[in-house]
Amino acid sequence: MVRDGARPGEHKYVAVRAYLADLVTTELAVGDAIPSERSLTEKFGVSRMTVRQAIDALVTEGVLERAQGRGTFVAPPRADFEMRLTTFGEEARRRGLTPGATVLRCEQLPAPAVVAEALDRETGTPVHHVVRLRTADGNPMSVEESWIPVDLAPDLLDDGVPDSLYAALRERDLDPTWGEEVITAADATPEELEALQMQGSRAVMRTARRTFGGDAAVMYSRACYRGDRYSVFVPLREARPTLVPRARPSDGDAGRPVQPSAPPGRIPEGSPR
Amino acid sequence: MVRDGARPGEHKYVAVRAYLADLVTTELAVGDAIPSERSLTEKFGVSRMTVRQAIDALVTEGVLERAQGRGTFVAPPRADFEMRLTTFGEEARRRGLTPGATVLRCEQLPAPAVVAEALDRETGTPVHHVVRLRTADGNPMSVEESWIPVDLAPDLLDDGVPDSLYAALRERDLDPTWGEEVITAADATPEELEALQMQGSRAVMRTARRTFGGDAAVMYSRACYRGDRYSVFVPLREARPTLVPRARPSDGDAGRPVQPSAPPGRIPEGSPR
DNA sequence: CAGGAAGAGTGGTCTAGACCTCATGATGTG
DNA sequence: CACATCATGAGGTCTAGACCACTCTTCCTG
Repeated sequence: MVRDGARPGEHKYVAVRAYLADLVTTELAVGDAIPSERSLTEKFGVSRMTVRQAIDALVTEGVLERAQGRGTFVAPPRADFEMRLTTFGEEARRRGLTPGATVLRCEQLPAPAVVAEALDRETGTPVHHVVRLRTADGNPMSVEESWIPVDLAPDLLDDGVPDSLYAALRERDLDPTWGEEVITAADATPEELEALQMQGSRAVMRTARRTFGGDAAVMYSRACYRGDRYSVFVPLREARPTLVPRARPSDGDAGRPVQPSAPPGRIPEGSPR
Repeated sequence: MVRDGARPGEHKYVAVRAYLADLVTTELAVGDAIPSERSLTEKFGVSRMTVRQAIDALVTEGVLERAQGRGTFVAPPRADFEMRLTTFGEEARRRGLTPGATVLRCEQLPAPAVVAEALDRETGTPVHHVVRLRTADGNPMSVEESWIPVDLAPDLLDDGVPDSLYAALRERDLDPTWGEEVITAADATPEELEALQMQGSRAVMRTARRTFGGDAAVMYSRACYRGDRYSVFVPLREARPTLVPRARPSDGDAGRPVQPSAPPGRIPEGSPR
């Protein structure tokens, strides 16, 4: 149970937020009303603005919905309106499958131009290189190739290839925080057909992903999935016009790191604006 | 130019927000600081909480960034952390290509089971059915098939197939607000190979999309893109744990429409949590 | 019994301050 | 000259109210 008062040093709205979050996960169901703002005001001995700040945060997260004149309610779980930086293993487990991996290659080499560019490094920078066959319940699902700059995690592969590269990065304070992925469809190469034990169909889905921790690219990876066994679900938000800042006055840089360019390869055609 | 005062009936924070939005698009560049909160307080003759409400909105939208002790700045354009509900035409134009469409079929028929399920209707419900070949700068890019319940827009195709089905829906107050899409890779059928004038490669990317306006499904569509000319860019957010409301106490419904189920077809493997 | 009015309760907006932490640059001081 | 200190000003949190708009229920009236 969450204590009603704020711990010393903890902001009051954080305490209210925590209380509401706990309420939502343990007591309330979708559609239920939370206590009114004024009653929370009394319960916590804070002003209404503070209560609203806590509720605002949860509304922004999509956990709660306000309805003027009626109250504030637990929002229905939205299909999750964002793609997430998940790994093959996490995805498989989430679907009740047992993930597996067979290491096909594991080496350290100078980064090829394409890889170096994706990692924002110089060509030839030493990188770890791992190629794995990924399976779900023992069935081959994809061939996955990853590159990670050696200087970020020199001992990454000292104890063999870790089950999860993301987890290994997190242990080294290189938490993956965001990424970008390009998806294409293509014919499998003979090697891929062989590795994935594909019969009949030849189409595969290829992905190229850049993973970032903070402002730096920490990993570049490509995967090749069986077209007949893999699909991607993408929730789509309304295409609202976005506010675009004025162009740079003359030239000069922006004074901060600039948006990384699109991943190498063909110009993306689908999606964002 | 935006007036400094609020128009009668307009909320004050809306006026401040509009002023800042205008400032960002016409005067400031990425990294520039906006006026301090206290100076905006004087400029608009409002309290600081009101100014903060306006700034909060823009921060939530990703337009501005706060930095305690330093100021509030124009945020770098985020790679756009969401896929958007865009159409082939909008996407093509955004990339400087000229979109085109050839209508291959246009008819009204009873909804097949799969289509009906995707639209949350009974099998056999009358639907408009349109099949179009989509081109960019004259080059065939995809074959697109759409189904729309007739009762939502009886006169949709009376004047021929509109250039944009989404625009036609908007005109009828059926604004598409969100959607969900499943992407797969597959071998093209002989008909598709022919229509798309594909040579050499046979792989295509298939998409199945449900488009929703409000709570109702307004359109189901499938597309088949040339694998060698089309790719999808997907920005990925960190996989944070999400707040999950308590399960329904006993049974009964949630008192509001429930999250629509996943689109028909194979179980999605990639993406959201 | 039907319809409308009133009241209570909810979130929405807003004020005019307060004190806090943090970043930065100017000012001294060793 | 290098470093510590301090003043300034930025955003962060918080108060104790106020009035408005909206929804719903209850109760009164025709």
